[in-house]
Amino acid sequence: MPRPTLRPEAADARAQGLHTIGEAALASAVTAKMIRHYESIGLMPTAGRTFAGYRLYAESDLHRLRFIKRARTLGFSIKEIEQLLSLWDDRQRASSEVKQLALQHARALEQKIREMESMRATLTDLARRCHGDNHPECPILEDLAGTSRKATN
Amino acid sequence: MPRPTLRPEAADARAQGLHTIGEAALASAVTAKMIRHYESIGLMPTAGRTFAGYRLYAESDLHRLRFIKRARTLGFSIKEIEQLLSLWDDRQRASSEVKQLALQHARALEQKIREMESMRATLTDLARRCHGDNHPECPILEDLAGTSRKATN
DNA sequence: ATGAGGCTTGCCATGGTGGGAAGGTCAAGC
DNA sequence: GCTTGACCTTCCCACCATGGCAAGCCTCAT
Repeated sequence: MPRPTLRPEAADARAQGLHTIGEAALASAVTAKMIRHYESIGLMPTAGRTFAGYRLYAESDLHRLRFIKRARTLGFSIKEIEQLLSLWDDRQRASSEVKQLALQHARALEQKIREMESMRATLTDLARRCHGDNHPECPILEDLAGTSRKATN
Repeated sequence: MPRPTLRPEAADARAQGLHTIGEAALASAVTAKMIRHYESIGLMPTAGRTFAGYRLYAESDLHRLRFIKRARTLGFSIKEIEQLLSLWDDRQRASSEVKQLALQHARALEQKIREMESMRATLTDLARRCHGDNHPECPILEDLAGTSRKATN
C-alpha cells in the first residue's frame, strides 16, 4: 500500500493534526519499534515523512494501529491480520469471510488450549503423587525418564 | 558436560552397542537435527565420534534424549529441562525441587490457558453476533476497529 | 566399483518482539 | 547562539525451537 511521501515541516505537520511515531505509539499501545516493523512488512502503509525524515501519522493510521493491536491481543497472527485488514479496508466486504476467519482462529485456539490442558493435567497429577520432601523418589522424574510403570498420558 | 571423545571404527561401535545419530533419532523421536542442536547448546553431552566423524550414542544417551523429548512434550522450555536434567543426574536430589519446577510450569500453563480461553470466548461471541452473510455490518470488524459500543472484553 | 542412503557442517528462515549503537533533529532554557 | 535532553533515524543482533537446503564425505550392499 504505497502512499505519496509528504515532506512538510514539523510545524506544518502539527497544524495538520499529524503525529510522530512516539505519539502514535502512545495512542495505539503499539511500540514505535513495532510500528516500524509493521511498515517494513507492509502491514502498515509507508508513512509520510517530515523534511528531516521523521515519520508522520494521521488519525486513520492510528485507527489502523489500534485495529492491529486489538487483533494481536485476540491472538491473530500477522497473516490473519493482513486478511482482516483487507476485509476492513473493503467497504463492500461480505461479513461471512470475517466470520470464517474468526471461527477458524477460535478453533485453532481451542486445539491449543486442549493440548495445554492435557499437559497441565499430567503435571499436576505427577506433582500430586510426588512427596516433595528430601527423599529421592519422584514420579515426575520417573515419568520423564520413562521408568514409571503407569504413564499418565 | 564434556566427555572423552571415543574414536572407534564403525564396526567396533556396533559391537559395543553404540548407535548412529539416525538410530538415536528413531529411538528417541528427536530429529537428528535437534540432537545436534541440543549438543551445541550443551543440553546433550559432546557425543563420541567414529574415526570418520560420525556421532555415537550409548543407551544412556538415548535415555537422556527420551527424557528431553517427554519434557518438551509436556511444554517445558529448554532452560527448565536443563534444571530437570541436572536434578535427574543428581542421584541425591531432593524431589521437592522437581515438584517445585513441575508446579511452577503447571501454573504458567494455567495462565496461558486462561488467556487463550478468554480470546476464544470473545471470538466465538463476536462470531455468534455476526450474520456471516453478504451484508457488510460485522461486529467482529467493529470490535477490532474499536467502533462497537459494547466491547466484549 | 558404483549407487543409495546416511552422515557431516554451515547457512538461512520462520514469528514477533526487544535491545542497543551511532547518529541526526527538535525544543526549551540560559 | 549554544547546550542539553528527549526524540527520531537506520542497522544489526538476540531470543526459542525447529525445519530446510546444499555440498561434500562415508558405508554398505550389490
